Amino acid sequence: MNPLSEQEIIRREKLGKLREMGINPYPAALYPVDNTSTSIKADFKEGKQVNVAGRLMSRRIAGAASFAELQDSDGRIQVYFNRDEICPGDDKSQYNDVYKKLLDIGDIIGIEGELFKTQVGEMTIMVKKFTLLTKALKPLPLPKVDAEGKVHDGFVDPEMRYRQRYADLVVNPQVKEVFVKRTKLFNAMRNFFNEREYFEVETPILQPIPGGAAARPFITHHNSLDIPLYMRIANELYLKRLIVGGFDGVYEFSKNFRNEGMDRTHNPEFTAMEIYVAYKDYNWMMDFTERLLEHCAVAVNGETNSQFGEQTIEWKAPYPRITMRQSIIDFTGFDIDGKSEAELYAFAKAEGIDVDATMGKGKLIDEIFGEKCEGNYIQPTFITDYPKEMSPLCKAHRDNPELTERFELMVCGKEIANAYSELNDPIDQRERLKRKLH
RNA sequence: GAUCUGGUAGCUCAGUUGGCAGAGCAUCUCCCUUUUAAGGAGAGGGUCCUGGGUUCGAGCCCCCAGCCAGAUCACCA
Repeated sequence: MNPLSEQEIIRREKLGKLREMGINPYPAALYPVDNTSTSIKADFKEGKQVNVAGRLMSRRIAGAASFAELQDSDGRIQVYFNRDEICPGDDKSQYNDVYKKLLDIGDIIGIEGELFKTQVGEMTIMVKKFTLLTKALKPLPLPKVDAEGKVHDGFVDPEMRYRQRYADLVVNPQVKEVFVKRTKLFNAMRNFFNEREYFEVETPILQPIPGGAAARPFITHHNSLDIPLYMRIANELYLKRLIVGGFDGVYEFSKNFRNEGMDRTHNPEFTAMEIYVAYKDYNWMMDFTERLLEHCAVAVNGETNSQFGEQTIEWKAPYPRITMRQSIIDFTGFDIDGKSEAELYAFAKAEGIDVDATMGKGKLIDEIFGEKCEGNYIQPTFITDYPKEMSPLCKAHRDNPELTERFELMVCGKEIANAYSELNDPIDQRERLKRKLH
C-alpha cells in the first residue's frame, strides 16, 4: 500500500476526533431526506422546512458564518451555516469544531434547515442542524467554474477519469448525463418493442462455439465439465433458433465480448441490440428502424434531433435509401455493376485505396465504399443491396442474385445498424459458409 | 500489434544553457456573521512514472530498456 498523503493523514486524524466527540462518521440509521436540490428550486418557498442530503462540494467560511454547496443526485444547492443558528446555546463546538475543522469537501452530510434567499437572491438553505453521514478520507479533485462558465482546475486526465469513474461522476456533472441518456435510450427501445409485442429474451453468454460474427473471442474454462467455453461475440444464432422455435419476434440487449484492439469507440465488452421478426423483409426493417430511432430521439431528448460533436442529427423518419452501387457512383463516378475482380482491383488501386491480391470482389467493393463513401453520410442514410460475398447470412436479392437484401444505417460517417432479409435456405447457407472457408 | 505524443505536489500546470523543485487551487494555523472562482496574513506538502547510462552535478541529455495513458493506424463493430 502506498504511504498516505498529508491530506489523507489529516482526514484520518479528523475521523478519530469525531469519534472522541461521540460522533459516528458512518452512522447506520436512515436519514429522512424529503427534498432534493432540484425539488427545492422548483418549489421554492421562503421559510419552508427541508431535509436534504448530499456531498459537501465547496465552502466559503467567513468567521461565524459560512456558505457551502451541497451536491445531491439532482445537482447542487447552496447552504448557509451560521454559528448562532446551529449552536443557539453556549456550546459552539458543533460549528467551531465539527463544521469548521472536522468536515471536509467530499463528506456526505444531511441538512435540516429552512429556505431563504440571500442578499444577491440565491436560493439557499439556512442550516438548523446537520448530520455527518459519511466521512471522505481522500481529497476530491476540485474543478471550479467562474462567472463566465469557464472551468478551472478541471479533472481532465483521461486515465484517471476512466479508472476512477466514481470520482469523474462526482466532479464532472455532464458524465452523469451520459449514463442517464443511455438508460432512457434503452427504455425507449424496450417500450417501442414491447408495444408491438416483441419478446425480450436472454441467450447464452458462455458458448461452446462462438458464432454470429467474425471476431476473436475471449476463452474461458468450465471446471466441472472440463471443457473450454467462449464468451459470446454475438447473440444472433440463438435468437434465430427462437424464431425457428415459434416466436414471431424476439429481441435482446446483448453484452458481447470481442478480443480485438481497443480504442475510444471499441470496447472489449460492448452492448448490441438485436431483433428478429418472422415473415418480414429488409424493406419492412428499414421502415421499422427509422420509426424506432425517431421514437428514441423524442424519448431521450424531447425532440427529433440530437447533437453529436459539431453535428446536429435529424432523426425524423423517413431516411434516404441508396444502393451501394449508386453510392459508389455518386462519390467516384465508377459503376461496380458487372465488373470483374481485376477491374475492381485496378480501380481501387488507381484511387489510392490500400488493397491486395487476396481480396475478392466483395472485399474490394467494401474497401471502395469504406474509403470513398461511408464518411460522407452525416444524416441517417440507409445503404442497401450489398454484394453477396460480404454477407454469408443474408438472402440473395430477389431481383439480382449477385446482391443481397441487406442494409446498413450510416450516421455521422459510421455504421450504427445492420440488417438482412435473413437467409433461411439451409442448403444455400451451408454452401456459402463452405465457400467462405476457402 | 505499429507509430507519434505525454507522465513534475491531492487537482490543473510551468520549469530557462545541465547547477538549492515552482505557481494557482486544495490542505494546515490565525482573522472575518448574506458569500459565491469570497477575501487577508502565515505554514506544510515532491520516488520529477520505474530502471540503467553520460556527467563533478540530471526534472532537463541518451537512435537506452520497461510500465502506464492518449491520439493515429492495423484488426474489429
